[in-house]
Amino acid sequence: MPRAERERQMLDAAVRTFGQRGYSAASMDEIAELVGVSKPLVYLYLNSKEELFIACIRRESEALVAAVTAGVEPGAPADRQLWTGLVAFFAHTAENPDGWAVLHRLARTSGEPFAAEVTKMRDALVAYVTGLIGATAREAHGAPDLSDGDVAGLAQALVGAAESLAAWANETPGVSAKEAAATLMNFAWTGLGNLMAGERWTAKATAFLLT
Amino acid sequence: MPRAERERQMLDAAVRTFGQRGYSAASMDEIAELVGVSKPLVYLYLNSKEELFIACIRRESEALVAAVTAGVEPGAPADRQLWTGLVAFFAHTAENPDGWAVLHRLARTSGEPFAAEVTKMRDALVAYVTGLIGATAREAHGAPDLSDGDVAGLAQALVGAAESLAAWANETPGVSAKEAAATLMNFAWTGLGNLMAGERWTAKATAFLLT
Amino acid sequence: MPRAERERQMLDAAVRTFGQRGYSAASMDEIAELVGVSKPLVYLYLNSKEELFIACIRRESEALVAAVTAGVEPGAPADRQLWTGLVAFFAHTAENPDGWAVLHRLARTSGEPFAAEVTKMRDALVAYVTGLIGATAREAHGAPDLSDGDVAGLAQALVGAAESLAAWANETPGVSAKEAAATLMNFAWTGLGNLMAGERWTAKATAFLLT
Amino acid sequence: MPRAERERQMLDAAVRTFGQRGYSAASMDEIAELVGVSKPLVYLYLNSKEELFIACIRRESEALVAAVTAGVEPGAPADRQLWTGLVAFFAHTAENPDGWAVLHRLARTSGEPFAAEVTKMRDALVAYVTGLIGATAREAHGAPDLSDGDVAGLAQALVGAAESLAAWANETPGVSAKEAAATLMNFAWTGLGNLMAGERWTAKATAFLLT
DNA sequence: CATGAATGAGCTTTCATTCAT
DNA sequence: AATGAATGAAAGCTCATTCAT
Repeated sequence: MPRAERERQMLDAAVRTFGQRGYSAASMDEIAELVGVSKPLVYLYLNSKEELFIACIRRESEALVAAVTAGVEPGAPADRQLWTGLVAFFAHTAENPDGWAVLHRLARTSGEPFAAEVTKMRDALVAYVTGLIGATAREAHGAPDLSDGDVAGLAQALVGAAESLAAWANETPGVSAKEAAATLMNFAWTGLGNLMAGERWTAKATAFLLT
Repeated sequence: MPRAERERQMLDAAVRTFGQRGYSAASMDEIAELVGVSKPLVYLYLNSKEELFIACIRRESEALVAAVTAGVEPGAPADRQLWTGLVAFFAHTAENPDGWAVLHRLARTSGEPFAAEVTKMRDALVAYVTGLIGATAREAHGAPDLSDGDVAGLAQALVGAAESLAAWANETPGVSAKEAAATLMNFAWTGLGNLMAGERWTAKATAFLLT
Repeated sequence: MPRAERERQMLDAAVRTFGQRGYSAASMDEIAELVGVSKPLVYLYLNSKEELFIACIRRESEALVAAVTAGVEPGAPADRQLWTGLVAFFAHTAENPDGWAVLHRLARTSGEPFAAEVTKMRDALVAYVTGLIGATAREAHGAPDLSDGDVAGLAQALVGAAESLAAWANETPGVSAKEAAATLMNFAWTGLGNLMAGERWTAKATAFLLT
Repeated sequence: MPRAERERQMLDAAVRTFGQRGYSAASMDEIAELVGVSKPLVYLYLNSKEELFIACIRRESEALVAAVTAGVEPGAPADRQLWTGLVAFFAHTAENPDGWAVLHRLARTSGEPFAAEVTKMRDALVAYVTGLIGATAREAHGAPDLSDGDVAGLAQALVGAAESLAAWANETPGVSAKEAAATLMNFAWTGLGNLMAGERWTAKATAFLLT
């Protein structure tokens, strides 16, 4: 069997094992057995547990970014881009729960080298969303005075919320990718829209609700 | 040194070690050394790594619920209760990052017995928030037709967003508890408010933004 | 509670625990807990696991010898003395299975110091039986030419058989002390009697059985 | 070194160590050191202390049964088969004192799973002896009315006596296999023969000896 | 008469990793 | 392209034993 194919199998097994057991609790034995090869071969190709895990992070990062990228329509309005991107994101994380676990749960909590690796991808997503929100804001009627920092913060929060929702959707049976995306848009975008329309919540801002 | 005090020290050390290393990677040796006692004493008092971890979860759960409970003003309007509760929540998680890591990151990913333990506390918080949102909705002018399921879903999403934001705030330097709470209110409540006013986002709902 | 009484309780618990778990597998913790006292008290009274075990051996040895001694009728014919002694022996071992386990199974297999201790008692029993068999032989009609060595060997074998039968009787439900003793007499004494009458088994000695 | 050979070495060392120290007191460290390998290799091949011990029991059981089986002459008269079988039995137990200790002393006293394992072999031996005694009885002149239960009991007792004698022979220097077998035949067979001839010992049955 | 607090040493077991082939 | 054989290091856990009170 050619090396590239074997490596793919190894990464598949590793993502599955890491995703289900966690980094420390996963064992090289189990991964090798899952592939059906001997441990030395895994070491020959991937060198160490650490490098194997990093390879997993990289592959899953690229796969996720590719899925989201493939999901957006280049020329569409910004909010439609966001919507389709979110659907693609939730669809991908739902189809690859172990890969998502590697990126979201494990990479950020298993030591610095791994966290750094996944932060790259996250930053790329945040930058992309920042661009979308900024564009929307600029295009908007009566564009509100959102600073660049505000926009960046919104993007961070939106990505954070999406990540959280992805984990939640994976844990909650019966939640489709579209529903997760709709929830986020329902929940966040209307708020975003109002924010962008210049509204801010204060202790009194919702008083009308209680009249 | 009396047993109760020692146990407290052990839980402190355990929360810190688990929070920073993860469940599997944390070693009983390290915890014992952090306390300044021998390992057998830790086993004498807490029985096993598993039970020690569960004791951590329980203590941190109770501390978090107590902090939030102490933060809300009983007689205040629902949205004010939510606001003060959120501030208390973010303040507590910011002051106890390792405790929060134990509850949020570790307990849910280190096997069933732990997940079950932390789910109890989460359910209590969700129920509490469900009550608040329901009350707000009922009191609201022109109360929208939110079903009980809608309210429960909103509460789930709000708690999930708060959890995600707490993790984000802990990772992001310079974000105070008040800012985190304000972000969530800005971000979610306005959306909530609109939802409760009967608005839903659709592909066309934000079209005006782009005019 | 007076010391003597406490020590008795400790030996009771120790015999039970050693008998059921074996010397190595028995733990001082379990023994102390069984008595309902703290471990230091056990050490204060019995000094160490080794000394505790030796104390068990001594007590059970004495109890066994006392039981057998109390069972024999001093003036009776030798074979009757043997019979009643055996009944007493089997009755005692059946009533004290853990004590018997300590003497028979454990003391001889848990290191030299213990084996030496139990050998004393065994030797006393063998000597007693040697005397009985020798007396019987001397008294016998047409006394056979049994050497002292022969007699000693027979006594060894008889004691060994009794010990083995005791273990077997303890493992086999529904075997009373009398039945065990009768089995041994049926099985051994007739052979002994014939031996003492000068008969020896050879390949041809039982040929008549096969005619 | 090939695995099969290593496993054999490990079982050799384990039988020796278990036989001399007992199950609990034996340490995997000592066994590994005796083989001249590291502990993990022992675990790789034999999985656990428990499985290692069971493997010892199985191997020694099979070896013992094989030795006895190889010792008997198929076509010979029943009592001659018994005689040669006993000689083989005592020769084997004398040459493998540790193996015999594993089967006789340890396996039956170190917990259920082990006892069950050795009981299988014992039952096979008892069944074999039952067959021999039954055959002898049936062939005998003026065959006595021994019930099947009687025969089974005699076989049990004979095997028990042989086991006890084997332990005794191993402890007593200068006792050859033939002498041990002769002792048992002297001691038991004459009794058996008489039993089968319908005689039973009673308090008066040996009175003539004392005249 | 009795114990709560504490530990050094050892146990079984697992794991990431390598070497010779 | 692949593996059988092997290990140093460390983990979770237990135990006999002691000291201060």
